[in-house]
Amino acid sequence: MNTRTRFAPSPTGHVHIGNMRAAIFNWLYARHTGGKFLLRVEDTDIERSTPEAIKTLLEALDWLGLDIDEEPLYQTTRMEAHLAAAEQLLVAGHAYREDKGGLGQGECIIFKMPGIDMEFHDEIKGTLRKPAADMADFVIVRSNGTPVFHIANVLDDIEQGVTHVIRGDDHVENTFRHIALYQALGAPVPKFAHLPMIINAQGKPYSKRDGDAFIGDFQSKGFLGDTLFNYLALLGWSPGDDREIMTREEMIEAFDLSAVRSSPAQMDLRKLLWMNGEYIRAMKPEDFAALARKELSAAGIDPGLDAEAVFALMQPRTKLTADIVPAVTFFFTEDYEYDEKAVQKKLLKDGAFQTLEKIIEIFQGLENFATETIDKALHEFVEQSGLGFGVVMPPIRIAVSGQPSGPDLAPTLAILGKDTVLARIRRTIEQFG
RNA sequence: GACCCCUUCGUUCAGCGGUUAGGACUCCAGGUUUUCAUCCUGGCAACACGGGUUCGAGUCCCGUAGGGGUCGCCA
Repeated sequence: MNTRTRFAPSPTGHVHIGNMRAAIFNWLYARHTGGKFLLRVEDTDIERSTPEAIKTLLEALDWLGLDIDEEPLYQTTRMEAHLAAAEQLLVAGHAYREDKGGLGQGECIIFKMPGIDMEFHDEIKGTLRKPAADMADFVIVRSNGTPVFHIANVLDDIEQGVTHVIRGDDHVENTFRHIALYQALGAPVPKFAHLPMIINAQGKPYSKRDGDAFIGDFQSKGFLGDTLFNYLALLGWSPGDDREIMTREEMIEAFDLSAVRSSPAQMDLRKLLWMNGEYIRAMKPEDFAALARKELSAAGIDPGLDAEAVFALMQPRTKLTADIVPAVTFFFTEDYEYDEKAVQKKLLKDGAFQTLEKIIEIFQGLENFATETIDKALHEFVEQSGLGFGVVMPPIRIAVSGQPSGPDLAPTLAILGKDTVLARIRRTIEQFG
C-alpha cells in the first residue's frame, strides 16, 4: 500500500501555525514512506474562500517547501458527489430524513450511528474507545441542501485515496463518526493520527487574538521558511536523539508518527529566534547576499554592485532577515539616523570631539585605508593617548553609523572608505560639537 | 455537566523498571572580541500529588488535582 497523506485546510486568508504543523507532519510522513502528499482545499465557505485566500495558502506551502504531488482537489467541485453519497446512505438505510427545526427549512439528512461501541487505533494516541451511548446521530446534509463537513471530508478522503489522516487533536471525537461513515459507504478505513495542539505563551490554545499564530507574520518578521519548518517539526516530535538543527533529508529519514508526543506544546519564540540565526549563519554567502539585496530593494535602497563585503560582515550577526536593512542602511546612504541615547551617552562627553579631531588627523595620514592599517592605527592611538578603547571607539562608530553597536569597526570603516569616513566624522562634529 | 485526552528543568525534546534524570533554548558567571552579535567554559533549574505493584518506579496500575479537547443544520 502506498501512503497518501493530505493537508485539508479551509482557506481563510490566514494560515494558522497549528494547521501548518499538521501540513508539515503530513508531508514528512508521506516523504518518509515514499508516498504522496496531497492538498485538498476545503473552500465551501464561499465568503472567506476568496482567490486571494487560496493564493495565501499556496504561498505558505511554498514558503515552507511543502511540495504537493497531485493537483489540489477543490471541495466546491465535489458537492454533487457528496449529495449523491448521502442519497446512497439514505437508500441503504444508514441515514434518514428529519426536520430538527434548526434552520426552519424542513428536513435534513441525518446519518445513523451504528449503535455499537467503537474503537480505533490512533497512530499517536494509541487505542481510543467510545461506547455507543455516547455517540449521537448527526446531520450530513442541511435542510438547505448543502453537505456538512463530515460527509464532505470523508468522501473527499476516499476520492483522493488518503491512507493516513494526520490532523489536529480537535478531530478526535469526529473520528468515530468518520469511521462509521467509511464503513457505511463500504470504503476502507484509513489510519488516523491526531496531533496535539500548539498553545501560546499563556498556555492557552491560540486564539484569533494571538497575532503571531499566523505564518505570514513569521515571514514578515524575518524568519526563514526552513527555520519554521525545522522548529515546528520539533514541536511534538524528535528524532529520538539530541539532534535539533536537521536537514530535510535527515528529518524525512527519521520521521515517525509513533514518536510524536501526545501532549500539547508551547512555542518558544526565543528558541525560534536562535534557530533562525543558526540557519542564517549556515547560509552560503551568495545566498545571504541575494536575500540581503532583496530586503534592501524592498526598502528602496540600492546597495550597488559592490556590497558583498557588507553582507559578509552582516551575515554572522543577523538573526532575522528583517534586521538586515536597519543594520546596513548607513553603508549605502548618508541619510542615516543618529541613535539619541548613544549620542547622549558616548558623543556628548568630555573629550569625545577632541578625540574625533585626532582621529581625523590620523586617518588623513593613512596611505592605505584598509582594515589592517586602520586597526593598527587605532590601536596605536589608544595606547599613546591612554584613553582606552571604550572611549575612543564609540564616538567613531556613532559618527559613521549613528549606531552604538554594529559590525567590527575597522572593516566597517574600510568598506565605507577614507573620504566617506572623514566626511561623516566632520559632519558629526559640526552637528553636535 | 457528560465523554475523551494530557501532566519530566521557565520552554522544548530525551529517558520506555536499576541513570549523579540527559540535550537544546532562555537565564546567570567567567573567557575571547575595541562595541554588539558570534564563539568557548562553567552554573542554576524538573519527574503535579497520593496510594499501590515490585528487591527496586520518572518509567506499570488506581485515584486526586490541574490543563486541554468534544458535545452545531461550523469546519
